[in-house]
Amino acid sequence: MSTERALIILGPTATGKTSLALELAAKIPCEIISLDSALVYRGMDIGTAKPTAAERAACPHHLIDIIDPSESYSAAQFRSDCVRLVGEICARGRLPVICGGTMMYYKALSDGLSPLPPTDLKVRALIAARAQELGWPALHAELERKDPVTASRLSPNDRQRISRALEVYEMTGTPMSAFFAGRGDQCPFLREEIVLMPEQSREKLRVQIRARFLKMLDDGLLDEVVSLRARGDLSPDLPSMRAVGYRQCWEYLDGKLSYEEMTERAVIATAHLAKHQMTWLRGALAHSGGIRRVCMAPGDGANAARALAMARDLLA
RNA sequence: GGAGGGGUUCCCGAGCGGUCAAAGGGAUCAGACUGUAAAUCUGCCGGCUCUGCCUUCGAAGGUUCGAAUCCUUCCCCCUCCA
Repeated sequence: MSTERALIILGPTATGKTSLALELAAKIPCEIISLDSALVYRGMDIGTAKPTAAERAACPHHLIDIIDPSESYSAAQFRSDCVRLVGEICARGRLPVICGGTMMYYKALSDGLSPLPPTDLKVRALIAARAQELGWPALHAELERKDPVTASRLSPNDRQRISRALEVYEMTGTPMSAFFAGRGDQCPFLREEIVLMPEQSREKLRVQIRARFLKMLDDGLLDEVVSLRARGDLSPDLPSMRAVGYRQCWEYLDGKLSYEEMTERAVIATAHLAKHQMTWLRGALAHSGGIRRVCMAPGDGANAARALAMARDLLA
């Protein structure tokens, strides 16, 4: 058993995770590991609310700006990168603070992943081409023959999961459900968690989200997207360009949305993201699994002190 | 003032005599989630004493066994001609 320890800060978008982490960084020796599927992309700063250069200079940040928007990252890569970094940071005598809101990554870290083969883009492309021709329900029927267990829990419209299940089968000849028999290792280090859970009304959250998005536009989000498009090698179906805000800006620049529609849809998409994160969080909160987990209300003045106490505890 | 078009459930929008509490989309709310996850998908979505009943399709009348759908008048809205 490792004696490595980390502090994890979770919460929906726009709840102050980053600032809480930075408050810790000001007081104790720590390094921040981003738990975020969008911050990994270089050149996507404004729309992802990436920590500023000044903030990043105040304390080492990891897993930010690690890949190009033409590439993709994954929960599995996150898990292995994160575990490696925790080891390195602990070896330096510092506290790893894992901070972010991509709950799927969190789950991969916390519960482990079954030993599935990594994605093969070529196989995926072939499946997508077939779907284009036959429609996803047809591929779902196909999956029913190859992996009935998985097919039975998927909607015939769930293209992403049908695609992955077929991909796994085609690459290994084994149904994905068979791989699920074994789940990989759980989190290999000790951790305590802080969950920032908004208690305010959704209506109020939406107002904040709207203000934040308008600010992003003010700060030049469209310019950022314009230059990403100008590269010529990016397309709107890449994971990076499907990110909240970027997708809507892209459609606006395509002339598919008016400025007002673009703004509205981006705000709604962000609210959906927050809701989705909260659903994950509620589920996580329901079973603590024996780890120390503290729920805090965003914006509570006492949060920093409580977080600091936890962090000191972990470092000791 | 004249000629048309239109007012449908939170929004957009189909329906144009019964099978309509009313297609479809959006929003809201809830949920799923194993290498794309800021993704992808699902359910609910007028009210109730809920295998039925009640109230809804601008308003009020009328025709009909039966109307969101037909007729009359009225109130709004848009386009065009003056």
